[in-house]
This record gives sequence, C-alpha cells and structure tokens, in this order.
Amino acid sequence: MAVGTALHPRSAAALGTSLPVPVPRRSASGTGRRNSLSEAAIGRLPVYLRVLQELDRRGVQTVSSVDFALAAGVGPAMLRKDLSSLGSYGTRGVGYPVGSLLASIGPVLGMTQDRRVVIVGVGDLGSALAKYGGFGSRGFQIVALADADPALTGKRLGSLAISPAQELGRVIAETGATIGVNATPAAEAQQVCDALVEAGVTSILNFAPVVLSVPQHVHVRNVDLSAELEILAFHAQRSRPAAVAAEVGR
Amino acid sequence: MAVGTALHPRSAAALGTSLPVPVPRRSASGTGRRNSLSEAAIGRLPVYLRVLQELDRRGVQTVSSVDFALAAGVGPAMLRKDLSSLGSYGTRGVGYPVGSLLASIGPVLGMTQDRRVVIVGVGDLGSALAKYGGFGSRGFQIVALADADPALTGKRLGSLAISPAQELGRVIAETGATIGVNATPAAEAQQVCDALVEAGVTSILNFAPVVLSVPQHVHVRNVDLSAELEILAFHAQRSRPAAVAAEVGR
DNA sequence: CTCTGTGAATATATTCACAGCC
DNA sequence: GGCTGTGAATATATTCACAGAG
Repeated sequence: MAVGTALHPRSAAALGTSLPVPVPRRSASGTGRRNSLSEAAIGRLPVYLRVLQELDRRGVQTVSSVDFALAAGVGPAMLRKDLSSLGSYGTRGVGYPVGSLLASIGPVLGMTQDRRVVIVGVGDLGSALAKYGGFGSRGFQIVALADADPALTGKRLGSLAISPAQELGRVIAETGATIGVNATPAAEAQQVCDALVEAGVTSILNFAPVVLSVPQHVHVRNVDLSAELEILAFHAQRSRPAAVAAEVGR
Repeated sequence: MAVGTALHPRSAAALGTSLPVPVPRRSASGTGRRNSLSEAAIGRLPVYLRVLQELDRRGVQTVSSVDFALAAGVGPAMLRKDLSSLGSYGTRGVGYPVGSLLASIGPVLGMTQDRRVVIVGVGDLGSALAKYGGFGSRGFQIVALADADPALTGKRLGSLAISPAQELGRVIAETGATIGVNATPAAEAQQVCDALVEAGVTSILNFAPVVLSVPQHVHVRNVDLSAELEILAFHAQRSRPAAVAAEVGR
C-alpha cells in the first residue's frame, strides 16, 4: 500500500494560489450579478480594484478598457469580459466610470463587510504580516495573534497581545475573526488549521508548505514562497536548454 | 484620453502567481522531456517535489498515483498526466518509484543549479524572508540584501550586510545572484525592478502590489497578500448571498 | 468614429475511461 | 488484479471580431 494513512482523514485538500485544483465547483448559486465570474476572473478582481483606486486617487473619472487593461497587466478583451460579467457599468464610446466601478467592485470583494483577521504563528513571517500595513490599508483588520510557543504568549506586538494557540477558540469567539492566517511551521499547520475550523473560521490563508485538509465549506489559499522560487527557477532554466539536459540525462 | 501615460513605457506587464495573464507564450522550445508541461502543471511540480521528499524521508519506496495525488491535493488522473509529460517513470501495476522521481523532478525545478537570491527591501517582510529557513532547506541561498533606506544600509542581518539599493548592480555582479526578491513598498517597486533587470536578473519574485513592467525575457511572479485575502473574502461572501445583494443593489 | 458588450472561435486544463503492461 | 499512460471528452479561460450604443 505504500503511502499508508494518507496525510489526513478528511476530504481532498484545497490548494490555493490559483494553482487550479479539482475544486468540486460550487454550482452557480450566489451573488453573481450577470453571469457569474469565473474563478480566474475572481483572481483578477483585486488587481482591478487596486488600479481603480489608483486612478481615482489621481482624479481620473473615466477609463477605457485599453488603458485600464494596460495598467492591470491583462488584455483589453479579457478586462471587458470580466467587468461585463460583473454587471458592467461601461458606456460605449466613452469607457468605464472609475467611481461607480469602484463602488461596485469593492463590495463584491467584501470591502464593506467586517474583515477581521487572526494570525496564528508569530515567528518571523507572522510578525512581519502583523506589522504589514498593506492589510489595513485594504480594509482588513488584524484583531488577534496566537502562537503555540509559551515563550511568546503574553508578549505584545504593536497593540495586540499574543494568545496561546490552545485558546484559539476563545480568542476567535471574543474578537469575531472570520479569516485565519496560518503562519506556523509545516509540522503544526494541520493542527492549527483544525483549530481554526473548529472555531468557525471558514477562510484560511496558509503559508505553511503543506496540503491542508479541510471540510468542503472552508476556503484555503496557499502562499508557498519556496514554490514560487522553484517555478521561477524552472522557467529560468528553460531559457538555457543545454544546462539541464546533461543533468537529467545522467 | 483618461489614463494618460499608462504606468510604464515598456511592454505589457507580467502578472504572476499564476493568475493567467496574456503571456506571449514562449513557443515550445526547451528542456521538456516528453510533451512539454503545461503552465498549470509547472505550478504543481513544487508540490509534487515536496510530497516526494516527505515520502522519501519516511522510507516509502513506491507510491501509487492515487496515494500520491491524495497527498498532493490533486486528482490521480491529473497527477499521472503531469508525471507522464515529464517523461514518466512509473511502472504499471506497481506505481511510481519515489527515489527516481525525486531525481527527475529535482533538476527540472533547478535544484541542481546555482540558485542565489538577492532580497531588495529589508523592511518587516524582507527581513522575515531573509530569516525564513524554508528557502535554504529547498536549495535557495540568500546571498545579498539591499535597501534604499540609508538608516539600514551597513547593518547586518544574520551573516549578511545590507547594501545600498543604489549599488544593486555591483552587489549582484559580485554575488552572482540570479533571482531577485522585491520586498519594497509599492512606490519603489518598479524602480527596483528596473535595477534588477539592468543588473541581469531574469527571475523576480515581487511582493509589491503593483503590476511591474519588464522586458519579455524576464520572469515575474507576484505574491499579493492583500489580494489573497480579498479573494477569500469574495468566496466567504458568496456563501451568504443576502448580505451583499443589499450592498450592491444600493 | 470610438469604445463597450458579447457570441463565436480558439486555446488550455482537467477528467474520463480504457487499453496495455506488470 | 492493480495500476500506469494516454486519447477522447469535457470544462474553463482567453482572444477575436464585430454589432450596436453613444
């Protein structure tokens, strides 16, 4: 039988970062305005939002799909299709109204909701994330920190105290966090993930290089930094065919 | 004209993190053993590699596509297809030999090459990355740090001194770094990116939430942490349709 | 005439399902 | 019998190209 008790007893795991995994595809229910957004389009919305905010800040009122697309790093046709499936607010012959679009896309990405985040694992990465201003500036509020290491619990980081990981349930209940960031080492990641799920968190951003098992209703996105570098390394190497042929053929 | 001089004069920009962008598709030259790997498959290789290393560590010698796929969080058919396009080392009726597969996939991801990394931007995130053990354990060596802030330059972080960002060219030439990690704030990111490219770096991992412009031969992958949270927020919200309908319809 | 919205065409990716080998 | 390798079928995503609104 080889692999033995495969990593965990639950369902198949979610692999995030848009590495397309056989997600069972939640059939088109939901909020989708016109025809629901494709998964790929959803991944582009945050970029669109950022570009719109930048345009707005510069006082731009209207933008064509060509200029918008250029700034977002996509093709104009795709951008139009994405916006169109959002319900489309463009005017033919003119372009898209920056303000209205912002007001439409923002809520779609939950900007108007409560978005409280708990970070578990306050090592180097966890504390960097806790201090990172980018979350706050985009409407996410870090409301709690937790770590399994007793040496850290009780300490403060900015305005937040670090709670013991064992008390995750209570901390989440008290703070109302709905998003969990898992910045623990690989060995603890599944356990922490389980605790988050147990406490009712349904969105998890996972930095640990492991495939987490979660129930279907929980969304996991993985950020695997080493994997990113490996993918870059792969491409770098394709540019110099000879180098590897020797290695692999050996 | 609206957007005006769109963000940068160079070519269209690369959006990484596998958000599939209209990459001009480098036509199938290169190292690919059998029929070349799809971009999606390439993104899964690091996961496969990690699983194989774990199996190897546990002393597992052979693994079936079903068990392997389960551990990697993908479907067995996809895993077989991916491995098959790598040149396939499986044995029918038996499974895949862990050791040989490792020896095959490793080099494909550049594990046997020199993989020297320079980190630019030694703020919270940059220093967390510099201290992160995960890179080293997967064969990446951080050989240089740089920052534009004069208050930081000259300081040390672990065994490395922080160089002034202005000297990136020299630092890269001296250390032979081929991969650049851009952990600078959004406002500086394009400038740093330009400097990296100028210095001959052709692989960039970008954490700044901006669309970088680079020449065609340079590969960029973006890790946008806020975007990840926004995508989670989007999905979380789809689970509660009513909440947003009110917001958007307003 | 410009620029959006969108069906149709194409390109990619994933899954099925089964032939063929161990 | 069990399991891989892979063509064919399906599902997703992207791009084209043009009708039609302003």
